[in-house]
Amino acid sequence: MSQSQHILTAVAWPYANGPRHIGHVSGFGVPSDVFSRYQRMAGNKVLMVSGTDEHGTPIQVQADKEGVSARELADRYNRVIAEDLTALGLSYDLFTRTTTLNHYAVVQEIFKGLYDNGYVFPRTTMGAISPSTGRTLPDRYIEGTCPICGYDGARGDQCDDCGNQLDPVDLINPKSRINGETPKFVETEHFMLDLPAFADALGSYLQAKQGEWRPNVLKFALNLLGDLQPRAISRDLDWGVPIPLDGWRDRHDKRLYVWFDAVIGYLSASVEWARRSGDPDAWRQWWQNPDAQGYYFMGKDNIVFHAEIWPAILLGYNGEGARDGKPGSLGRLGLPSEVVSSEFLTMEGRKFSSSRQVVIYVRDFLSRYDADALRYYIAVAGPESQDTDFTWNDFVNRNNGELVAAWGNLVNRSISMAAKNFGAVPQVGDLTDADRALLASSKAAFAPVGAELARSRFKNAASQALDVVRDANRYLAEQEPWKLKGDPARQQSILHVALQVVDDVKTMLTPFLPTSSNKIYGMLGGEGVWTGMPEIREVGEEGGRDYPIITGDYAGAARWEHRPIAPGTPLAPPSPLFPKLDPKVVDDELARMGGG
RNA sequence: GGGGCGGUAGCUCAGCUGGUCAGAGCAUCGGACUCAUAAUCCGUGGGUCGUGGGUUCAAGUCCCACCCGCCCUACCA
Repeated sequence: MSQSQHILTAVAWPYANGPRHIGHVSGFGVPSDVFSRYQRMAGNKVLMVSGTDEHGTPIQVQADKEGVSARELADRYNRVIAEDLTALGLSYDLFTRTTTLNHYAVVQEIFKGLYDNGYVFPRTTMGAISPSTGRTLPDRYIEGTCPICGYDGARGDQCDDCGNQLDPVDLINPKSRINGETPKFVETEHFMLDLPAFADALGSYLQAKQGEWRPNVLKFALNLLGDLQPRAISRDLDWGVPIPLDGWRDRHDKRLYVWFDAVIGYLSASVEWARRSGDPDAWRQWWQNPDAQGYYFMGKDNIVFHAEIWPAILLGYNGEGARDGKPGSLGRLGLPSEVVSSEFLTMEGRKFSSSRQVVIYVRDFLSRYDADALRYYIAVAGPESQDTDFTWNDFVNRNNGELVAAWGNLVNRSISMAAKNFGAVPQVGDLTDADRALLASSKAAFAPVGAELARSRFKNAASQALDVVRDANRYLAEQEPWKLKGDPARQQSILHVALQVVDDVKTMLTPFLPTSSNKIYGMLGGEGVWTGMPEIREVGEEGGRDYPIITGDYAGAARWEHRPIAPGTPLAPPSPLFPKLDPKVVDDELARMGGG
C-alpha cells in the first residue's frame, strides 16, 4: 500500500434547472461519495468538490417560462439540490455554485491562459438565433422537417426518425421549440477552442490510461480523437460568464459557453475551498502535486467533456498542445487521473421523464425511505457498468432481504443477545476452530473489499462484505449460543466473536451506509463521531452575495481496518437499524407515477 | 449514418489476458431452528452461456456474419 495520497474527487455538477432525481444521483452522487468515504478511511487526503451548474440556455428558457429571472431560478434550485444532496449524506468538502465571483474569476483566468497560448481564437460562424430575444438558439431547440427522410419532427442536430445528423440550416420549415417562431440564421462571432491542436497530446494522455479506466470510457474517448474540430466556447446569451477581453468584457449578448465554465468549476471550487479553509494555496496540493490523483465521477453523457474537452483545456492552459506556450498565472494544472463514468438508470423500464411523471425526485424518495436504503440500492444494483432498470419491486426486495434480513438482523440478534444476557460486550475465552475461521475471514475481507472500492467496483465490494454477513449468520446458526445458558463462558466467547464481526462489517459498509454505521458504532460503545456527515452552511463572498454551501468535518474515527472491540463495554438492547418495507409500497409507488 | 454496450439458470447479475467456467444472490420446493424486524440456517431443482460459421489440442471467454434490446452522437446525470 502507498503512503497517504492527495485525492481530488471531482463530482459532476448538477444542472440547476429543476430538482434532481434518483437517476442523477446514481450517476455522480452515490458512487463519488462511496469512493471518497473509503479513501478517507484508508488514510488519504480527499478533497471532494462540486456545485450547481447554473448558466446556459436551458436555465434561461425555464426561467422565462416561469416568469422569473435566470438568477432567481438558479437560486431556487441551487438550494433545493444542495438540501437533497446533504440529505443523501454526500460528503462534499465543498459544494458550491457557478455563479460566484470566485468562479467567474477562475474561469476568466483559464480563458485568458488559453487565449494567450493561442488555443482560443475568434471565428465568424453561421448560427441560429431567436429573433425575439437575440439569443443563440441551440440546435436541439430547433425542429422542422428532415431534408433526408421528410420526417416532420426532426431536431436541428439530428433526425429521430432516420437517425442522420443534420445541420439546422438544412431543416425545411424550421421552428423554435421554445416559442414556435422561425429562427434567424445569422453570422455571429464566437471564440473557438482549438481541439485539433491537442490531438497528439490527448492521444498520448489517453493511451497511457489503457487498462486503468473502464474500457467503455476509454474507447469512447479514443474514438473521438479521430474527428477533432475547433469547438465554440461562447454563445449569444447574457446569462453566463463574461468574456474577459477588451471589447468583449462588457457585451451583454456574448458569454462563455456553459460547459466551458462548468468543468472549470472543479478548479474554482478547490480554490474556494482553500480560501475558506484559511490557507488560500491549499488547493495546489490536489492540482500541482505530481503524486495527487484526480477522480472524476459522472454519467456517461458527460464523458466527452471530461475525457476530451477538460483535458484539452488543461493542456492548453499548461501550454502543452501543438502550439506549446507556458502555464498561466495559476501554474501548471494536473489532468484527470481517471474518468469514472456510470451508465444510465431507467425507471420501471422507461427513460426518466419529468414531463411524463416517469421520475422519482431525491426529495420525494427521502421523504418516505432512508438515505442508506437508497445509497445501498444504487451501490449494489445501480448502473455501474451497464444501463440498469430501477424497479420498486427490486428496491423493496433488496431492502428487505439484504439490508433488513441479512445485515440488520445480524446486528440486531448479536447485540440483543449480548445485551440481554450480559449487558456488555462479553469476554472472550478459548477460541475454537470455527471462531478463528470466522474472525479470520472477516479480517481478511478488508483488503479485497477495499481494493474493489478503490477501483470504483462498488457491486463487487458490497457483495464481498455481504458474504461475511452470511458467514456470520451461519456461524450463529451452528454455534447456537441461545442454547448455552449452562455454559456462560462459551456463550460469551461466541457472542464476542459475533460482535467483533459485526464491528468489522460495519466498518466495511461505512462508505455505503454512513448513517446506520454511525449508529452501530454508538451501540458498541464508540465515542465521538465515526464518520462525518455533511451540513449546509450559509456563507458570503467579498463583494458578492450570500449562498448555501455543503461542507463538513469528515475526520471521524473511521479507519479502514479491523478494530478490536473492548469487553466490558456496556450494551443497551438495540432497536432495528433498517425499517422493513411493506410490499404494498410497490403498488403505491407505481400508482404515484401516474398510472404506471 | 457513425460510435458504444448488452443478450449466461424463473428474476437480477459475476465470469480479467481461452484450459474445474458452467457460478452467486433472490425466487420455488423440502427440512431445521427460535437469539433476532416470521428474521436465520441446511438441502433441492433449473441453463445446448442470442443464432450460424471459423481459429484452436481446448471457447460464454478470440475472429466473421447475422438477429434482438439499449445507449451516446457533443446544452437531460
